[in-house]
Formats: sequence, C-alpha cells, structure tokens
Amino acid sequence: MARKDGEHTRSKILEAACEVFGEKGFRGATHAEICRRSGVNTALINYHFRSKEILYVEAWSLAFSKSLEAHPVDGGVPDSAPAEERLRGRIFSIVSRVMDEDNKVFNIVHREMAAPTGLLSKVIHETIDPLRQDMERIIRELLGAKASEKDVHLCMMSIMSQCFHPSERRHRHKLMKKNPQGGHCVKIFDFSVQELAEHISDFSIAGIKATRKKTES
Amino acid sequence: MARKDGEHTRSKILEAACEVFGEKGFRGATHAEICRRSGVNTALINYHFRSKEILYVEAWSLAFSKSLEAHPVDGGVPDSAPAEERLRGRIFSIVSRVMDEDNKVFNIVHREMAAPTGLLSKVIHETIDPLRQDMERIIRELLGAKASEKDVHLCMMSIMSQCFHPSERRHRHKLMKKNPQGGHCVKIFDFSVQELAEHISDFSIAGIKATRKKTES
Amino acid sequence: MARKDGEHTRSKILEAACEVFGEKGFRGATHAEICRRSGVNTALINYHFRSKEILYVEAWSLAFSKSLEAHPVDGGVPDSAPAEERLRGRIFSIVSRVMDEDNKVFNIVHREMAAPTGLLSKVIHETIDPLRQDMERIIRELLGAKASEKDVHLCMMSIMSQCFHPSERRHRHKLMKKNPQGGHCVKIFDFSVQELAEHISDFSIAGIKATRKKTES
Amino acid sequence: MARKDGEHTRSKILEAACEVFGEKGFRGATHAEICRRSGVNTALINYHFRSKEILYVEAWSLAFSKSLEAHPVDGGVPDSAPAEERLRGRIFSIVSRVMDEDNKVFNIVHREMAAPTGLLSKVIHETIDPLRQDMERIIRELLGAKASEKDVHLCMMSIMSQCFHPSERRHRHKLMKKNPQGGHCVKIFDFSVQELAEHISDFSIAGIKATRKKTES
DNA sequence: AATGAATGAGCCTTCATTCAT
DNA sequence: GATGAATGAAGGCTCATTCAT
Repeated sequence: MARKDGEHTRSKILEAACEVFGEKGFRGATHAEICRRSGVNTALINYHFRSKEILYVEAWSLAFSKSLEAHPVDGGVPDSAPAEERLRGRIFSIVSRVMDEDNKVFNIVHREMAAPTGLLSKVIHETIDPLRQDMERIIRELLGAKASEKDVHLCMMSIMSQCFHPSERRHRHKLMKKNPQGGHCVKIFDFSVQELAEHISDFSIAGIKATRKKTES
Repeated sequence: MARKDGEHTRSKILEAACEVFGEKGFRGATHAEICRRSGVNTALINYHFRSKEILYVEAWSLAFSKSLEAHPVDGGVPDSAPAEERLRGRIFSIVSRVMDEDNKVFNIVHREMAAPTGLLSKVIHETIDPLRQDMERIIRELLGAKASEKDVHLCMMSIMSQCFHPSERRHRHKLMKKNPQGGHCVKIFDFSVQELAEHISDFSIAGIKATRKKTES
Repeated sequence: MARKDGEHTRSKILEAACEVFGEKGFRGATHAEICRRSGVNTALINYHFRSKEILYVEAWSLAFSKSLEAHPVDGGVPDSAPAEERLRGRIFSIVSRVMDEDNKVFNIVHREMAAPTGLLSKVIHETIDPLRQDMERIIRELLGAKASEKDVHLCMMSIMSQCFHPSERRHRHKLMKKNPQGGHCVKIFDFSVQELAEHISDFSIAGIKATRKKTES
Repeated sequence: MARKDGEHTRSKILEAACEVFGEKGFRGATHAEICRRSGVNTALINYHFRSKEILYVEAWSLAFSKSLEAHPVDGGVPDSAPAEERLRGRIFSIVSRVMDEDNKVFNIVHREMAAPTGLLSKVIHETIDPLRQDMERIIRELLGAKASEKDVHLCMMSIMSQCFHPSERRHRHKLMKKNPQGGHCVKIFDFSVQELAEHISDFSIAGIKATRKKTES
C-alpha cells in the first residue's frame, strides 16, 4: 500500500510543491527540492505532472480550493442579510484566508502578481472572477444607483488591496524572524484576524458611504 | 576601447540593472542580459559590484531616489497646510511614483515583497521608515488624541495598501497585453493618477474619520 | 481489459515499431511513442521483446519480409529468361521495394548503414546474402568467364548503389516538404519506378558490357 | 598561451566534434564525450557555439572544407581537357574524398541523409550545389544536345550514387572489425581509390554513351 | 579598468528499464 | 499477460562567478 500508490505519491508531490513554490516562487523552486521534501524520485514529477509548469498550476489550484473550503466565501453571513453585513462577511472570509498561517496559496498568488509567469492567470481568473463579481454586486448595492462602474471599481480596489496586504506583511515578518539583520525591525503589530477584518470593514464602509454621498450630490 | 571611465561603466550597468530587475525580478535577471543591455563585459558586474545581490540593492536605491526626485514626498503641499491637505499631498505623491510608467522601482519593490530575497529589507527600511513616520504623524493628527497606536497602524495599512495596489495592477495589465490568452480579460479601467489619488484620499479620509469617531465614543 | 492475446499485442507493437523506427531511427524512437501508437502499456515492450534492440531487429525482419512478399525478387522474370532480362527483373524488384512509399524498411536499412548500431548486420546478411549471391551469379554470367571476382564485385556495387540511392532521395524529399527553409531547393524529378528501373538497367548493362570488353582485350 | 586561448579551444572542440558526430551521429554524440575528448569544460561547448546544433553545422563545414582542400574538385584535370577526362577527374576527386580514412565528413553526410536532422540541409546545398552544377554541365556535354534534363539527372544520379556508396561500405567495414559477431562476414574487397575511380568512370561513361545513343535514335 | 575565456554546480527533462500487483 | 508506478542515469543547457591577461 505504501509503494506504488500513484495517487498518494501525486498528492505528496503536490503538498511539497505548494510549500516550496510558496517559499521560493516558481523559478526558485526546484524539482530536486520538491522531490526531496516529498521523498520521491526526481523523475516522478514529470511522470505525474508533465512539467514544472503544470505542477505549478495544479499546486495552486489545490491550495486555493482547500483554502476556500476552510474559509467559505460568505464568512458565515447568509445571502438574506443586508448588504453591509454581507460585505463584512466577505471581508472576514478573505482576511481569514490571507492570514491563515498554514496557507501557502497566497504566497503563490502574490508572487504571481509581482513576478507573473502568466501560468496562473488563466486559473486565477477562472476561480476568482466569480468571487469578484459577487463582491462587485454587493458594493454596487451599497453605492446606490447613481454610482458609475468606475466608482464600483475604485471601491473594489480599495477594499481588496486592504484585504490582501496582510499577506505581504506576513511574508516580510517571517523573513525577518529568519533574517534579523540590523535593527531596522519595525514594531509589527500582530493583529488578529477579527481585529483586522473589523477595521477593514469599518474603514471601507465609511469610504463607500462617502463615495456614495459624492455621487448623489 | 580598453580603458574607460569606471564611473561611467558603473552607472550604465546600474541603469540596465534597474530595467532588467524590474522586468524579470532578481532571479529572472541574468548577468548576461544586464551586460548585454549596457554593452559591457560580463565580468564587470562582479568587478564593480561584488555580486548580483549587491548590484540589486544599489540598483533599487538608485531607482528609488530618482523616483523621489521626480515626485517629491509632500506632493507640493506645504507643511503649514492642514493635516487633511498634507495627507492628500502624500497620497498623490505615492500614487504618482507607483504609477509612473518609466519607473521600474515599484516593480522591484513589489517583487521583493512577494518573493523576498531579504536583500532589500535593510535599504527599504532605511529609506522608507522616515517617510512612514511622517505619514504616521499626519494620521495620528487626524485620528485625534484618543486613538491608540494600533489604530494608527491599521489606518496606515489601509492607506498604504491602496496606494501600492496599482503597481500590481499595472503589472498584470502589461502582461495581459503581451499574453492575451483566452477571454479571461477583465475590463481594466485606466484610471488617471489624479482620479486615483483623489479616490484614495476621499475614501481614506472617510475611513479615518469613522475610526476617530469610534475611538471617541 | 486485462487479459489479452499476447500474440496480438506483440504484432501491434511490431507494427508501430516499424513505423517509428522508420521515421525516427533507432535512437530517435522511444518506447513511449511506440507504445502510444500501438496503444499498449509501456512495460510490454520489454516484456515481449527483451530490449529495444531486439525489438529493432524483429521489426526490421518483419518489414523486410513483407517487402519481399509485395515485390518478389525476380521482378516477374522467369529463371529461364536470358541473363540480361533477369537482371532487369531484379533491378526492377529492388527499385520497387526501395521506392514503395508504404515501406519503412529501407528507411531503417539506410539509417543502419549510416548510423550503424550493428544490431542489424547479422539479420541483414542472413536475409540479403542469398539475394546478393543470386545477383552476383547473373552479373558473372553477363561479364563472361574472363572477368575476375573483383570485376564482379565492382559491377555489383555499381548496380546496387544506383538501386538504393533513391531511398535517400525520397527521404530528403519528404524532409524538404516539411522544412522548406530558404530557396536551396533543388528541382526534384519525381521519376516513376519504371523509368528509374529502366534507366538503371540500361545504364548498367552498358557498363557491364564495357567492363566485359576490357577484360577480354 | 596554453590556457585562455579561445581560438585554440574552439578548434579543439570542433575537431573532437567531427570525430564524435562522425562516429555516433548527431543524437548519439554528447556534450560530455566531445568535451572529454577535447579536454575542455562541458560548458564551453555552449560558450563557443551556442548549441549542439550549431556546433554540428560548424563541424561539418570545417570538415568539408578540409576535405575539399585535400582533394581538389577537378582531380587535377584542367578545364581545357575534353569532357570525358574532366568527368574522370571529378569522379576521382569525389572517390578520394569519400574514401579518405581521416575524413569524418562523409560519415556525417551520410548520417544526415539517412537520419536527417535538417540542420545540414542548408549548408550542404550551399556548398554542394555549385559542385553538382559543374558536374551536370559535364554530363550534359557528354550526353549531347538531344538529351533531356531528365536524362541528365538520371545519369547524375547513377554516377553520384556509385561515388558515395563506398562511404557506407567503409563504415560497415569498420564496424565489423570492432564487432565481428558471427561469421556473416562477407569477403570485402579493399579496392584502392584508383581502381574504384577507374571502374566507376569506365562503367559510367559506357552508361552515358548508351543513354546518348538512345536519345539520338 | 576591462576583457574573453573558463568553471562547476545545478536545472528541467527524457528514457529504457524494472517492480509490485 | 498486462499495468501503472517507480527508478536512476544521463542529457543539453544556463548561470554567477573567477582567472589570466
């Protein structure tokens, strides 16, 4: 049962790949390391997946769907709740995902944004676009009928950027613990997920209301 | 052909390095390409700088200071202006830097955030911490005496994340023009710097005011 | 799905092997491709044949015997016919085989000549030597009693080389259709088998007669 | 002078490449072996040439031009001589080149014909086409005005195939000395260059005359 | 200061073959 | 007889760096 179980091997590779890609990025990750960590032969990565690039995409997809499972998109708020509550739920959900220490997805995603291989763009859009549209719908509701598409997009951007930012933050933080060179170490507040989500929600809802008022004047 | 002005060579390398690091990231950039673009010998990169890593740091520093020159931090708003105006000035300044098409710094910075080599953290802090403290002072002023340090940091984060986000956006946008695979191409609004800065300012000032109200209640 | 007729599998592999070896040569052909084309499992090639090399030999043998069946050696000329006619028959037979578009054998054979694995030499001699001796007998008859063994061999060589040459030609031709780089494309006459066989026969019979005259003078 | 002399290294690599490509073919030859034989670092092959393929082309070109130097195309017969003599000269020249034991070119050429990489086709045509045209002119002269282009090509083919054939022969011969498996070893006549060239010339001139007679009848 | 050559470690991938079932 | 998984040895190539001049 141990040896020769392809499915098992496949998932061991995927797991290790998530880790390594998360830590080192696409380029920085090597077959050698991924295989070392998963304890399999170097050739197996090309046997089970056909190339490093496909492995990359599959690893991301897996990690992302796990992340969605762990933190459902609505943040526990039912669809029947008022828009403001639904927005809070969604923000909480994203922040939870982004700050989940076990979750390597967002490392990959952020890397992909900053050092785009282009490999993920397709999958990311496929998986994220629906979520994004949902979010837009809520924001449009909050902004009222007079708001333009541009307003919606600007507010989207304001909210999403706040939600994703902690990922980078976390990253830098980890690195700093490993690499405490010099004293240039800013005091880092280790906000809890709740605190953060609440702040972003409050801050953004105020922002949205202000935007709405402007469009209506 | 042989004897040349060392300083001149150095700066040609630096210039090319900014470009290449900006386009390909630290790992993706190669000595070969940097030297090709600057028209110098491969060995010179290790002669003038002692390693790729040092070159990386110096390239970033150069690009950043150029960027500061082009877009002064106060955004043209005098220190004597009210806090809200000064905040608008600063936001405008950052957004200008981030969206400056000629400016490769922020590519590097974002890459560094997402795929941290650790090499930049020292310089980034040295150059950015003063700016950050300035910004914090303004925000503290706007938040009023009752706000905690944590509140200040949360608002900082909200503002900065919005300011930096367009960089990634721009990146993804460029990539998409090169690589328009499939139809997963979101409508991308090409906001002007002014629009963007104004939105972020309005949105954030509303957010700050809401935060202030909460602390005072 | 599991249990099948071993013999059937064997021959499916052989068939595919002929194709692939013919197209790519011994080195260029891979287990993977052969098995893909024949729709069998990768391990079966080493199960039925003990190695790639043995498969190679068997594939060639099969293809060669098929080719002999399709184009009998005497070219339809009875043994009772005069030597000159019998020579024409044999030339026609060889040219037919060599130019048979469906026939991959000669690709293999030529490859073997040019990039000898040594694997075929044994089989080739076993199958070809009798044919060769037949041919020599005819030539000896045409050259007359005074001709030396060396004369016979030289004439053999002259004839055989002409007969085999079109194979290379065909090869190059195919390649050129795929890969029409630049204008270095020689006008290629697409001779018919008949034309070619007749030319070679006429040309060679004249040559043989000249050789005979020389030996008799 | 010994180390760091790029030109020297380059030619050592080229020399070894000729050997190895000649012996093993393009695919069979490895960077490792070529570098081992020339005593240089493995990376140098990609430093001096940019790929295995380019090395292949350059190796062939070098070997071919050396071969032309050693055996001038006219075979020592002046242009003013009668066509028949000039043909003899050219045949002698080709046979000399083909049978030159030191010469690895024809191994490569024959491999290329049988297992075409397509890499050589361009160079081969550039270097060989002029020679071929020269030869055609002579043959056309010998065939007389009534001969068609097709006749010229057929005779060309008859002659060239005879000239090149010994190369394969030699190949097989060498192999057999290494690999004397079984007794399937045909008596191989080791014809001298002179003998061979004379035979091919006599044989072919008779063939040409016969062809001419046919066209004139 | 500058250069071209050289180096060695490492990377991704391929492939014939073998194992366990 | 058949299968999918596994293996390990290579293979071509890249790259940051160093040497000798």
